[in-house]
Amino acid sequence: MSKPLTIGVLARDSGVNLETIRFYERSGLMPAPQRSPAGYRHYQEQDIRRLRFIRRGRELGFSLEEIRSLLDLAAHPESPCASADQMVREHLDAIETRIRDLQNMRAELSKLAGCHSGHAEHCRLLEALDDRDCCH
Amino acid sequence: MSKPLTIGVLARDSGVNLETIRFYERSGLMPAPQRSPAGYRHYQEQDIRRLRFIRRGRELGFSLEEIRSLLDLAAHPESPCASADQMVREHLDAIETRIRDLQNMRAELSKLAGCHSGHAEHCRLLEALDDRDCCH
DNA sequence: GCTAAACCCTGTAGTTGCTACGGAGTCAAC
DNA sequence: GTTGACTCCGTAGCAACTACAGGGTTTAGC
Repeated sequence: MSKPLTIGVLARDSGVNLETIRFYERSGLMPAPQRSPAGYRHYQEQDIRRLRFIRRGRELGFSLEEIRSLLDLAAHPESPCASADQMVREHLDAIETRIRDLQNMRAELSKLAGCHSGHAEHCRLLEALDDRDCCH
Repeated sequence: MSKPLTIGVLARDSGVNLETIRFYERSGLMPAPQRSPAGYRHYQEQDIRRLRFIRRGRELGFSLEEIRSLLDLAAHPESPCASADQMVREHLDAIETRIRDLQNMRAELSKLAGCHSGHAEHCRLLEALDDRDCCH
């Protein structure tokens, strides 16, 4: 009998924090696993796969709600994949917007870096925050 | 006697949500203003300036804690501005890291967009989430 | 003078995605 | 038999808001 796949092992194998796994279970993203007589969670191989699926989705920036939908889709091979594709596109749009926002921030901040006025009185950053009407 | 500067007016003038202003007061970022006999908040000109300072700081991506420090700095014109400058630099670093992360995400997602397999069974996105060891 | 709309008050709870804690039970090794 | 590593549960915390509920106040129109 091989060692049971306890939550600690699953955490190490999947690269997901142990408390996060319990959180996913509470959120309904991970199914409630079998329990040992003492109440310890015992997982199956497919749970590792599911958890990795979730982790990869997170790495790609999907929300837990989106991942929930993707898991549903993946569970039904005959379902149309148009909605997955649409999620990817919407996500790409959101990421591009976010990148542009951050690039604008970076441009603004670059102007303000390297202030050597010595005193806050003439600090470029503080003046920028104090005086201007708008940042962009 | 000009109209009192109530929270609603301040919200419109500063572009900050009314509930957010109250939240800033609770957090100690905005001072508790004077009250009318009925308990209504009455603000001064300097409160608009302070609130705009906060808003601009947020637009530049500073946390409320950082803004708190910047406000402290701005309140003491004789204090050295080195720490403001350091905050700007650290912030720039964080933004650049974030941009790179998002660009990586975008590259990964682009590969997965435009899936026309029709069914989830062969959807590129779902396969990517299911099969691969790592996303980058 | 009355009423309805628009404003304001407080306090609390919800959001997202975790993470951390306390206080307890369990299991394996020495 | 006792240490140490592991697990359990429930709750609370983080950031930065946002959204109620359930009241009081002010103002504009009739």
